[in-house]
Amino acid sequence: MPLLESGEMYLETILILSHRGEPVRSVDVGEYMGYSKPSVSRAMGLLKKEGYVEVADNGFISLTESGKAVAEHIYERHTTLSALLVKLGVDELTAAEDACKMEHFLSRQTFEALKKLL
Amino acid sequence: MPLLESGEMYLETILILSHRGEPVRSVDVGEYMGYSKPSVSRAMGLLKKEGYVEVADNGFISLTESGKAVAEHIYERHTTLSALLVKLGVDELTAAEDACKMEHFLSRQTFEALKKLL
DNA sequence: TATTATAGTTAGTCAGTGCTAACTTGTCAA
DNA sequence: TTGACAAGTTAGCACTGACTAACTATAATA
Repeated sequence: MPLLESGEMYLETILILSHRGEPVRSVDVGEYMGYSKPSVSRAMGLLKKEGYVEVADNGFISLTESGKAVAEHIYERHTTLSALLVKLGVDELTAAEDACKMEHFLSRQTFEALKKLL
Repeated sequence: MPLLESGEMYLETILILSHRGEPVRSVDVGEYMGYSKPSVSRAMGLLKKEGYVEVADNGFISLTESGKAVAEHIYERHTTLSALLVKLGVDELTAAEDACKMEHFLSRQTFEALKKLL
């Protein structure tokens, strides 16, 4: 089953939170994304089942190799697209919001073409 | 109730089909979008209820003023974004596919910034 | 006229993805 | 030890937006 946009967002969030140097828990993911605990709980269950994350007994969440690959791919797209838009004069917040949507579905071709503009 | 992405796509399709100079029917919309008859039927019912389209007794569909405004707005975004991507070296088909997603949610700021690149 | 094809509708299903309510479980302090 | 809070899960709901099956209505044709 292919990973959908929401799954990519969860993985990206876990990656971002892991950069803070502290263990990542479901509750942290929910707080960051503005989602309820049950929503995160179910998402983690699915991502675990599909091999993208591991959840330790103490609740600490870690990305598997494939989860990390997805998260880093999306995150790189996010930062690149966001930086491009800011460079073109879009304000930071709006750039981040638009990048957040685009990062998931843009073809490789389009992404590379936009990246070249930077 | 705000118009969602799917509604915008139906309206844009009706506009595009109307450019062919022949009356637009539900079945034409469905064929163009690759959707089943019931899906289009329901969508037309909703768009009619919300005042975006009118459906004549013979089944011919026309855009109301507000429907036309939405459709033209989205279509302009589509052609602009698509042209930009092609100019950046993306092939026609891929450019159209990516533009088709972006056209619905990009902020005005981002759209104008990209448009300026053309 | 009877049959068939086309267009549209109605009813009901399913998947994705959010939610609340209510429960369990574990930790920690009074 | 008990009571309370925090984290997580389970069960069930809502909405969007697609689908199929089966119906109706109209028009064309044998």
